[in-house]
Amino acid sequence: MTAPRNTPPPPAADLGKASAAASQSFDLAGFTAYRLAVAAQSLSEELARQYRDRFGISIPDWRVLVHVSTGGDISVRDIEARVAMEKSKASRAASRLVARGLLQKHVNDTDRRLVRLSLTPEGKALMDALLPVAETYQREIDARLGPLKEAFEAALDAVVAAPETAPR
Amino acid sequence: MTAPRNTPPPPAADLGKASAAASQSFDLAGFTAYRLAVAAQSLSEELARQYRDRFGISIPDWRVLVHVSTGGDISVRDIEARVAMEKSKASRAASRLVARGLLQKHVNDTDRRLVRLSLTPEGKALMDALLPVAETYQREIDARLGPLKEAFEAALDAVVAAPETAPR
DNA sequence: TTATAATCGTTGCAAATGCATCGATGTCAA
DNA sequence: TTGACATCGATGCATTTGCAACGATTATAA
Repeated sequence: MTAPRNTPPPPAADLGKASAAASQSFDLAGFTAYRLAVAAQSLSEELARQYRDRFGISIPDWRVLVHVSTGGDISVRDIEARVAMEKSKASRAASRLVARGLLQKHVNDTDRRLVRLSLTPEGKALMDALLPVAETYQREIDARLGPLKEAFEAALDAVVAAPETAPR
Repeated sequence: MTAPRNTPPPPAADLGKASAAASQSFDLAGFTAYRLAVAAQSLSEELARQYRDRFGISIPDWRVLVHVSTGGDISVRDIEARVAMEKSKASRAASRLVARGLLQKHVNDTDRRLVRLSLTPEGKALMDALLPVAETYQREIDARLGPLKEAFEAALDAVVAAPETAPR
């Protein structure tokens, strides 16, 4: 694996000229959505590997846990709203965590359609083990970013901001 | 276990002494991996929706198409190497595109393990329709970023660059 | 009130995904 | 040349995902 054979020289003797017009000019490396997706996957996988190997939880599990641990009583809908996370995904993650004894579900008495998610003592203990890992990882990222961090955060905000959010 | 009717409130009448220790202090909004993932998903979905609704292709399809259209003869392995894309994912995307008549597969005569992917005329025509959409979208992103773009690109490079991730 | 619509969380289902593995092919050392 | 090992692309399989329902509950209007 040490010698990943590089891209073979493009002979393209026969089918080269076929290339059309626009099909040539696009550079994926300069495509921000693509670069962002690759970077996000890279970072998420680094952390997910640790969470999975050491604690047996997935990224959706982790997101639900963090939301619940920081937000107190939270509904599935709250998670859906705050994260870019499908409600069925959030629902299933919550159910998994309940099955593992890390989370509890209660009915919201004010609105009985809602659930109230909260950590069990086991869930709290897991978070106490998990959070230092996340914090260490965040420091690692900060080190990689260095002085670029501030601009990076601002750029993330800018890029997500809806385009035609009606400038009103 | 089809009946998820679980009303599992064990004893534990109520949460009792709720608040724990570290479980409180973590702020997901300041977690770069998370913010990056949300931003990436947001951007990808914006574009994916257009590609899906207007052309019926998915993000993996799109990535394969772009690689093939810009790189000439490309193997599945090339795609896997250049993108953060599982080889089975790339393989299946390529097969889908072949089935739709957008791509062709040939055997590489130099190394018969490799395939050579190339666009069919229909594939080229599709790319000619697709690329302007991508380019317009990129300009939209550039507009959102404004002067932050340069730092953003640098930050993406910095954040992905593995520090000294012991190649295992 | 009663009827209608909206919202919440769950789930059925098909498609997509990741992983391990396979057969075919290629490489390299002895 | 031979035999052991590596690599490529495809695929079987179990899990995950997204979407569209659904039942239960609440909100709104007549």
